[in-house]
Amino acid sequence: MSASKSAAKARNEPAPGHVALGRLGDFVGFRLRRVQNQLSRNFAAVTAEEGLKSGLFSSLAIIGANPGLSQNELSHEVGLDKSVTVTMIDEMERNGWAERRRAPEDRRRHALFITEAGQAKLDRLFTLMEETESAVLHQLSEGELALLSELLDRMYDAVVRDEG
Amino acid sequence: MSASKSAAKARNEPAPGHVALGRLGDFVGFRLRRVQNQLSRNFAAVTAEEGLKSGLFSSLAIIGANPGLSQNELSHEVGLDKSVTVTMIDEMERNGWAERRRAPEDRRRHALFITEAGQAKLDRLFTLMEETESAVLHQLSEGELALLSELLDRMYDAVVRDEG
DNA sequence: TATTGTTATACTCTATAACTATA
DNA sequence: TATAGTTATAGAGTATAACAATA
Repeated sequence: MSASKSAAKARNEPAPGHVALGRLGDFVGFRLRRVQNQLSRNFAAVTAEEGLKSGLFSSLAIIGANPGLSQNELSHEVGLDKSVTVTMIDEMERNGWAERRRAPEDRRRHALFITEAGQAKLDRLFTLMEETESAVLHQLSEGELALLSELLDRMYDAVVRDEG
Repeated sequence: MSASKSAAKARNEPAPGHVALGRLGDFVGFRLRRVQNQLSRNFAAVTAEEGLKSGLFSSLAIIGANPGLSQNELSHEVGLDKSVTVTMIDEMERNGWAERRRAPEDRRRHALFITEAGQAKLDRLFTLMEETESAVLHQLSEGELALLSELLDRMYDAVVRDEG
């Protein structure tokens, strides 16, 4: 051990790269956050290369899985304000990935649809996302991954129900 | 069923779970994100009531667990830019929760320490966080919680190692 | 009168770059 | 020359409020 490290230890300073978590380590929210922060940064890097802003990917995926969805429904599902959704759909239409169609049964609503180009884009993004996640998921067995998903779903149901 | 949910139903909003996820549901990153988003909103609501900005809580906890930590080390640990850390420490000092002390062995560095008032604040915050998490954690057995933490740690180690 | 979508706006969070003082 | 911290600033991301069209 070096002299400076000994000095640091004597002062009760943390060794570089070995920062203590203390009670913070008892919280699952903390663990969740740091994993998710790193993952979302990797995701953001990938999606930025593909020329789209964060959040657009999951919105496009939701539209693709729910043709005719309204902007309000999309906003609620992805957890964004409706004004943010407007900007995002604008960008999708500009790129030709999705389109608004005035709903005949309620002309206030815009029914959202993914285009062929949007579906192709989405397929490519899904592949990129799989590659991005694979580094992390290789740490987990298939059973562990399934269990993890189940636990996260149970937690999500609880936390969503909690806020109404 | 809560009153707000009934109101949502009356307004013809989609019931939770009515919107299909499609391939998005195959990604653990998506599940991670939606749980974490909800949790962090609940956390933010609690911490706002306590008069502190998001991110300050975990930074104060890290300082408390690592007396003498430098601002650079803290920045790296919580994943924020050093300029953001400056603003946060400013706020902590303004509230008397932490203090900077010029490090004698390297006068460029500021060694960070939590104050007595800061520790009292932190203890109160930990209690509030436990209450906030409890609604979610009641869904999980003790064994499941331990397993979840272990899986998340393995994922975090992998994703951190991945980026260097 | 209420709701969907739109626009304008402001506020928060974060990143970048230039600067200082120390090494 | 390099590093720790500071400052100023700009860019995302998000939320709020007022508005038009429709119910």
